[in-house]
Amino acid sequence: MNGSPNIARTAALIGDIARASMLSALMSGKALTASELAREAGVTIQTASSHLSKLEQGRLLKVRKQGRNKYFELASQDVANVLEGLMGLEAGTHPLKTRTGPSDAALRHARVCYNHLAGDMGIQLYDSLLANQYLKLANEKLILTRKGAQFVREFGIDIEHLQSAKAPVCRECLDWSERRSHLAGSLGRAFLQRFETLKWIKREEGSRIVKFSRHGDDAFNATF
Amino acid sequence: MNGSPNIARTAALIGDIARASMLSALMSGKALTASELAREAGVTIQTASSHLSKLEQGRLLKVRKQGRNKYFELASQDVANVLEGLMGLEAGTHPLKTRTGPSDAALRHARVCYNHLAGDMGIQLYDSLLANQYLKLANEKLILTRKGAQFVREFGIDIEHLQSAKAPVCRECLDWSERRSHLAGSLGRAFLQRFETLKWIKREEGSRIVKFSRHGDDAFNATF
DNA sequence: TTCATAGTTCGATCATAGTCGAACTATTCG
DNA sequence: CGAATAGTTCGACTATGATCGAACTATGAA
Repeated sequence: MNGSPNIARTAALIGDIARASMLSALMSGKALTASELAREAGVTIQTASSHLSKLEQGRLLKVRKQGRNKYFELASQDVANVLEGLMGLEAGTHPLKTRTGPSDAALRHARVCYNHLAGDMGIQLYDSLLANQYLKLANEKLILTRKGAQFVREFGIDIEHLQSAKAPVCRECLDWSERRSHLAGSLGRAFLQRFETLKWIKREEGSRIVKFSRHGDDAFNATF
Repeated sequence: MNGSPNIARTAALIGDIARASMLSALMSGKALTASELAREAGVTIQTASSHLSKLEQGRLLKVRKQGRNKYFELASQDVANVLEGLMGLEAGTHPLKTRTGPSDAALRHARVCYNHLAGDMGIQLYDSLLANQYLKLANEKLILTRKGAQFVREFGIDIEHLQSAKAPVCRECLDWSERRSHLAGSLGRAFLQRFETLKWIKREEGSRIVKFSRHGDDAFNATF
């Protein structure tokens, strides 16, 4: 009965359909405005405003003000993890219902998790980096090897810039669809951005689905 | 807006104070009866009954009927993980409030997480097993080495019995207080039980706190 | 300044669901 | 067979909070 009221507060915050829709939308990693989130959740702007201030107060969201717009995003990777965990519970619950539609299959194949690549392709990336000893698991920490740093640099990612920031470069993230780890952290984010710039992938508007172009798919498989 | 209603349903289930109290109590890993859980949550038995059936329906709890008693426990390690995640969010949110009392310090030192040891001592155990190469991280899977199996057997755990069951023997679990991994899975559970039989530890009634005896503390530190 | 758009605040309405008392079933123990 | 204990179901009460309309502030554009 110790920390229970606290977890109830947070869970109740997630436990509203409108707010859950907003949080789900933000799992794409993109920062969205209040109006966009209102539309996403299917409520009026006033209602959304109320929800968003609660989510911010509950430290689930982080806000950035830009002119007359207010951009919301998930407060941290930890928040994203909890949300993924909840999705995982639901997925594990109904083993029959898991493959409901094509969008579900697409999500399992490749999707955005907060700000990095998840799904089958995310796991392939992660496994390949480990197999090539670009990443190494030391204790329970994931670290980028020297060989890995060079590879990443040649792949077109400004690794020194990432390393100079205080945020962790490599981090594991558990996949709800595969129950395997994939790469998060600022490097995970950088890979996703790089794939986008290279036009290997295209992100569906308003969803977490990541679509590989024909060329991108070939190149990805050749590289990782 | 895809899986959002689902996560809202689950989160709302956790988001009630009475139910959160029950779930927290069950984080001790012990199976509790409906009346015990009612007392824990501070509601009448009728109310508890209603909550418990909802939690069961929502697949957060698993029920075992024994005579005229009904024993409830968390449905899976995944459920425990989500709950730990939620606690972690709360803990990370108020960095000032983290060290509220002595019970909090005790929880950080050694506690039960679902059915295995967590907190500082849990991490010490995990690290030691890795350092001695009793455990090994291969890809993202945790495996027990041959050397490790022998050690575990000599420590008084029937490892063959664990391995014959279908449940995973070794598993990682993330600590909310330390943000480090510790050992879960059936081996984690077996260690906890073994410590109890050896009288190294004693579990406080109705809480997650694990108390090491003077002898137990010495022995633990000598062994791990 | 005037207009348009983004977001907030307030107030009223309404539905959901948490709560308990009372009456029920089910199991165990003499 | 009762008597006692564990848990469930039902119904009524109530409080919380989600919702929207209307009126507000704030930023940007013309």
